[in-house]
Amino acid sequence: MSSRKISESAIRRLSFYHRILEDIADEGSETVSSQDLAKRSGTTAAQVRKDLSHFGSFGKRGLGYSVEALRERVQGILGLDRRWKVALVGAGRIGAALFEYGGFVKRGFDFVAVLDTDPAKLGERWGTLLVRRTSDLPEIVREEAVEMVVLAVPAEAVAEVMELVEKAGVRAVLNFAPTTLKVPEHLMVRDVNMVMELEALSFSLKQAEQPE
Amino acid sequence: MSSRKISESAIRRLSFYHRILEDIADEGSETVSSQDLAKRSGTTAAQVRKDLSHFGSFGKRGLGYSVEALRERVQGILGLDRRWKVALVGAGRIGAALFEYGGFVKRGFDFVAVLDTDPAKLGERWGTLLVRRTSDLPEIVREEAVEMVVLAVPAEAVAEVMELVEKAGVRAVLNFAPTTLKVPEHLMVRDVNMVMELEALSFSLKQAEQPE
DNA sequence: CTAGAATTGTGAAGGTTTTCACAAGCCGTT
DNA sequence: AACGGCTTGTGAAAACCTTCACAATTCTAG
Repeated sequence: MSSRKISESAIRRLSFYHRILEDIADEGSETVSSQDLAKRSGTTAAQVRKDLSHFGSFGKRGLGYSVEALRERVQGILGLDRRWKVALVGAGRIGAALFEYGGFVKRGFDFVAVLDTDPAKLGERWGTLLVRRTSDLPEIVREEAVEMVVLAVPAEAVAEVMELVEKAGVRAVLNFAPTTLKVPEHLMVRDVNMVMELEALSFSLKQAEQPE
Repeated sequence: MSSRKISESAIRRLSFYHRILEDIADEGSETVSSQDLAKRSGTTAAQVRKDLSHFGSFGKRGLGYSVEALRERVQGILGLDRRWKVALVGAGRIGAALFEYGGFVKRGFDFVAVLDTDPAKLGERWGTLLVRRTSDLPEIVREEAVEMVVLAVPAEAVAEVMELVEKAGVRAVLNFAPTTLKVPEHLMVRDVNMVMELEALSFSLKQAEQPE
């Protein structure tokens, strides 16, 4: 068992294990070995055991792990044993796709507000929510106990929204804008940059073509 | 200058530098130092220089880098000095959002086909394209010289599409489905997993709450 | 032409993450 | 109760990545 120093990649893998454990549970297995988990997640058995060992000792030697017990443990580690309240800022195409994509709700993330600056969009009904003014973010965060913000606005609007986010005291942001901005210390920002992923593929294809 | 062993994170940073260099060019500067690039990309000057040094020696001591020359070099390194032909598989919400999002086209990625399995969608007009059958992927890849596939289908459809991708001989896939599958050696797959990002935020928030 | 300020490119040091390898533990069988 | 097969948890080693630190180079000013 160890202290606070879990790497980025380890968290990613834990999230992956969590998903796999759900699949395995659905398939009806009661136990799983680090080997099995490794095969399904494309890593090694030693890696799986090391990742888990940072949080405790959940397996039985000779036997493996109880699928259900491990799933619960990992869920707890990731903070997914509760629901999170999320505000969506940006009611454009990407915002709409995210909102209607069921995946977030299924994993415990509920949209409790949708915000935009476009006056034409204000008051639009999205599911049970009405689109509200981005500038009202601080109040909305207070009223709805918002804990995370999903940012789906154009790059040029990001700076402005980030100020509101800070004023509102939100600590976690998932940013979909391809922006360059650097953020305050205490704010946790993660960027989803789809273009960057394509660029990485481009790089790899190019490398493969010209092996020299 | 060095051989083939560029890390994931280095590629990410190169992509970031590329974007920043465009910004700097727009601002009219002629030269830039590793220090400047570092500040804007949230890394260190030494890191910037080390990243670039894997591909050659592009700067002038005492002076820095020529913005335009460096931008072109990085563009070339990333394989972005050309356009790429991309097929979109999955004409649902996420597919639509990706298709209409201008960011890809702006960076050199052109959608040359849209595919879906839903008969109701076949023949729909998307921009200048008609939605075609997913099962025709191999022909379409040949006809349109497709080089990358963007996968925006439900998790349960992924395996099937991946088989077609392999049959078609496409080597690069950007996958938006939250799926577990591991892929053949020669196929380059990158996953964009938005839920995983939220889960990482959840983990960090939880850690922050219970510092012990 | 020299001195000084700036900045690169890069070996070496330092740090972090992954892999290895094995003792310790569990279970079923005889 | 002892054996053999299997699997965990974990130090130690290896691999990988980042930071440091400095010689080498360029430019400007005097």
